[in-house]
Amino acid sequence: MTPLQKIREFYETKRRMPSYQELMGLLGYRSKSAAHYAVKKLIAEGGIAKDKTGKLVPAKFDAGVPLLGVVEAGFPSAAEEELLDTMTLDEYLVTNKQATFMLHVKGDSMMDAGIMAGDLVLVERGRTPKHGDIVIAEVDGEYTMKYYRKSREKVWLEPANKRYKPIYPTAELKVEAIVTAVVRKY
Amino acid sequence: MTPLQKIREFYETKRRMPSYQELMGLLGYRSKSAAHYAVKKLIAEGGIAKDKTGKLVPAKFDAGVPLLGVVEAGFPSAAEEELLDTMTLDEYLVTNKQATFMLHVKGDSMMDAGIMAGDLVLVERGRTPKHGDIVIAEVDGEYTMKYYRKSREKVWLEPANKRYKPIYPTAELKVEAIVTAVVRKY
DNA sequence: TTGCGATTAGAACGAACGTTCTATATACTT
DNA sequence: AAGTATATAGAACGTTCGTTCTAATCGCAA
Repeated sequence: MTPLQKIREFYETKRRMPSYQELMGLLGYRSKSAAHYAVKKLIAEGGIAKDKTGKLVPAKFDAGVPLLGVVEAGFPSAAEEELLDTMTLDEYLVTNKQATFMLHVKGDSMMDAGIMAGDLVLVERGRTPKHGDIVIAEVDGEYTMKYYRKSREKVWLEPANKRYKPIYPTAELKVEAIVTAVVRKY
Repeated sequence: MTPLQKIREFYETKRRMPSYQELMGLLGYRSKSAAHYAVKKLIAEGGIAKDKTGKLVPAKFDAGVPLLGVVEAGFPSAAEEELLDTMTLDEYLVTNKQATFMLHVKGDSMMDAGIMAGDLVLVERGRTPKHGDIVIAEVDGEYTMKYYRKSREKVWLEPANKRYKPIYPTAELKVEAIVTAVVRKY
């Protein structure tokens, strides 16, 4: 394991950067200054950075996943890759942390919208649905995921699958949450 | 903004916990000890924790997104929520950080597989594809995303859309990456 | 071997740290 | 209004921090 990897592991498990004293043990030195010089190198290489207060701070580390471009364009060369964006999926997908939850999808009623059984959906509670949103709603005591439709005089739910019929709620329609993202892992 | 939120923000932007001196400014005190007592409370409430070395460490903070259950089951009560899993999307979706990248999807050739234009796909390079994998491949100088098919004597690519035809590569088939996940944001 | 640059050990320094103490101010109850 | 608990200010403490210095050690080329 390289020094940088050790430090990264330290940061990710302990959620803070090691002191030079700890680095001394971590990197296998018997003097703080040795660790100090080793870190100096890593900073020069860009693997670690420093605050303006002088405190160590992780640099690239957990910097999410590099975003390359469009499928059809193919893979850029190694040199180009550096220029492109990188993002953490959490930041990208979750806007309102407090109100966001995940649900497993069952059934194929939203298949034509690209939401299959087994997918995970991120949902946000406490928002008022707009026409066209995909929502989690309670109709007559049961929960379903459907398109939310609204015209001048009524509100109904529409599946994204021709084999199912729209639902016109008899009593009230309780929208529990709005689907904000879909995630599928292979 | 509550004190805890301020500290959280500090940690997430600066990637380290503030010192008591910094907390003093952050929370609007004029003495370190006031900040000290304030933090003591937060620790008792569980919002912050301490190392065994005495250093401050974030506690619950970035604890991903709570996973609730299945769509049809609806929303559990507040009490139940605590019992269920919570996960960061990055950890869940990315297995091999080094080799994983993201691509924007263009076109509708994988529509029936639930991958639509505009989606993001996570791809992993350097893995050998299996029959049935969704891959990014270079065929005759162009990049496409298709199902990877393999029989005893040949290898070909198959779209997930009846309007397109399978591709039987004339020369060699270069698989650049395997699609490991799909992500869609509304 | 000799010489030279890079690396490490170990000690030393002031600065910043976390903690604790006392004194003052504030809020709330009786 | 008086009394009591709580919260804050400010100073002080020993400890640890990051940094720097010198000396010893290593690796390698001449």
